[in-house]
Amino acid sequence: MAENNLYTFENEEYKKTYWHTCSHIMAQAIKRLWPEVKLAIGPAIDNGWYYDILADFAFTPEHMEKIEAEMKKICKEKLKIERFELSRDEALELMKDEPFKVELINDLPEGEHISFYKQGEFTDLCAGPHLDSTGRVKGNALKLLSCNSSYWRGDSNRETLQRIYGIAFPKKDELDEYIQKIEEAKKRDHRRLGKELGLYLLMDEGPGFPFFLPKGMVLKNTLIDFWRKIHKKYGYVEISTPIILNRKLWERSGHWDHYKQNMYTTVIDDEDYAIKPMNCPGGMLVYASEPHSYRDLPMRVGELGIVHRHELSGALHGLFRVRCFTQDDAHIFMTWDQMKDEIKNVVKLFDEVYSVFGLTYKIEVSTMPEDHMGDEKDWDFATETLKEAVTEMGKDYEINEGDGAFYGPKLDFHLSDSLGRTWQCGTIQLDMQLPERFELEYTGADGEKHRPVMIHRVVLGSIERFIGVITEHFAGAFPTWLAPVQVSVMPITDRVKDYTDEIYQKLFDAGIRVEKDYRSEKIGYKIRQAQLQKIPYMLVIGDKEAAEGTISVRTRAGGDEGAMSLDEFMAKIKNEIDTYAF
RNA sequence: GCUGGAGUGGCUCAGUCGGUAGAGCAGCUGAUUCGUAAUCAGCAGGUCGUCGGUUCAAGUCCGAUCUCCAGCUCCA
Repeated sequence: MAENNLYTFENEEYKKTYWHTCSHIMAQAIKRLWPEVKLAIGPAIDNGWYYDILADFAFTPEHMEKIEAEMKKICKEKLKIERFELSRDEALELMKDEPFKVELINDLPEGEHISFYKQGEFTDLCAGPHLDSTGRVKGNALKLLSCNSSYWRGDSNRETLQRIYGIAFPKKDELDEYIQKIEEAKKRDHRRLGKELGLYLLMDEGPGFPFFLPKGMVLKNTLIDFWRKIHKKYGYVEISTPIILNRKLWERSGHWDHYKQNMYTTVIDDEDYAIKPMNCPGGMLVYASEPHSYRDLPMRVGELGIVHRHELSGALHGLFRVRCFTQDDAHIFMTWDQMKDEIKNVVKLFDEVYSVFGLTYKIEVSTMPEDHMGDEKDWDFATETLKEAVTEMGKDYEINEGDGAFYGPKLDFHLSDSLGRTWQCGTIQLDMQLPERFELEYTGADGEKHRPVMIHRVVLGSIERFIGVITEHFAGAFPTWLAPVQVSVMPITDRVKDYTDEIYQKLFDAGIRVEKDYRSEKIGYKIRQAQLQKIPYMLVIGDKEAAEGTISVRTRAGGDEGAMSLDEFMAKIKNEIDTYAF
């Protein structure tokens, strides 16, 4: 790496240092304006920085403007930034008016260096590093983005703080470009596109319970078709289990103890029932309903199960976070020996599915949580097996310490939304508990009964969330095989109505999702409507086409592609659609 | 659930200091038959999220509540 690259944002470390310095400048500005507020922490993050602040007033856009102006002043003052270290007692004395800093200092392990950074009249407890002067930050290329809330130390029982987010670049152009990009991304928001394209709805009458409109339903069903085909290919069978099941079952599965606060319950004939938040207990009952041989394993049982979970109202978010969704679930029963190969088989299926959509993902390995069941040795073995399977497939992963399910460790597959927020879609969870609780068995080659181990896994995660993700990913312009309407035929004049009818009928009979636009409007208007609906193909039909027995093809991306015969067009579009029909 | 912000015709939004609602698009009707991103005219559509309060008078002020948005927490 060339040396002159050290001080550009291409250098990740420099970028973080720059933003971290910005967070101190922001804190300094805030302290100048309102000396009474208390500072918590202010790190650099993936896109900028934030600072958490305790104040007895709410920061408004006007406050933010003032802070920004003061920050620009501090940049111009070119204050020298200096590091120094203190003993614990000295540090506590220096920070005695900042309760959060005092708590942080007290929590530092014995013997740790307690370092501070000083710029002008402002000093902050900080491990660093920082730039050497506030003059290094370009004042006119920084912006405060938003002010929200957070909890001190992420703990909902502690103080609620205000978190101010900011972003900065070495050049003003780059800041403008960044803000432009955020605006563009907002146009891809699936909540907006879902409404514009007539796909799905959320209404006050059912917060978190999505409605699917006819076009959204085509999308959903097409996705499910695809799902069924690929699972058949990978050796899965499909079942369906009830949505409401007796409380005793949930007690047996452990959900009643571990998950009750999220479950919807009801009473039927004086007995407690719960609406399923997960499909597994039903799957266990199916497995246990007949004897199994080792020859049948691994046994891969899929279920498109509708689950209900009472999520916190503030967590709801379009189709990404709902209270009712369809899990593309499957339970795989296997021997311990088969575990690693089976995990690989699942990852392979995931790869094939995600690549069809051109989606990339990030894998996380979630390890044993505090609230868990089972033997730690089994946890270790299962966790290692997950890691090995991923590594052997040549993939990277991050560790998410203590975030596993109560019954076993898991691999989580995170996909990104239009604003770069990531959403967990796929997950592969090992479970050593349920087979035990439901006393599942298979007969081994030795004629003895053995306990199988199992995997819970979803690829799409929730069909609803996945539809949200791909809506944003494709910005509503779904590939032809998925598009709710694939072709719109539009006559230029009423004279060619009969010919257009003929074209429409042939496409319809061939199973193409075709729509006709016979409104008394100019062709430009019809095209505009079809473009806004992101219909892949528009067939323009006028006197010329009717006379020559052709059609004029227009694509949403490429514009006018000229005239061709209907047969030629059908061959082309069918080929495009059949790519995913194996 | 917590903190802050917002709810006005199907959609996007305007509505000043409190004086009982306005536009564009969509819809409907009519005219127009016009070759690759918006033809013209007319009509219709809202007890301003809901409930309560202050006031001679509330979309506008106050309170409660519901929903949404951003974030935190939690999660597929």
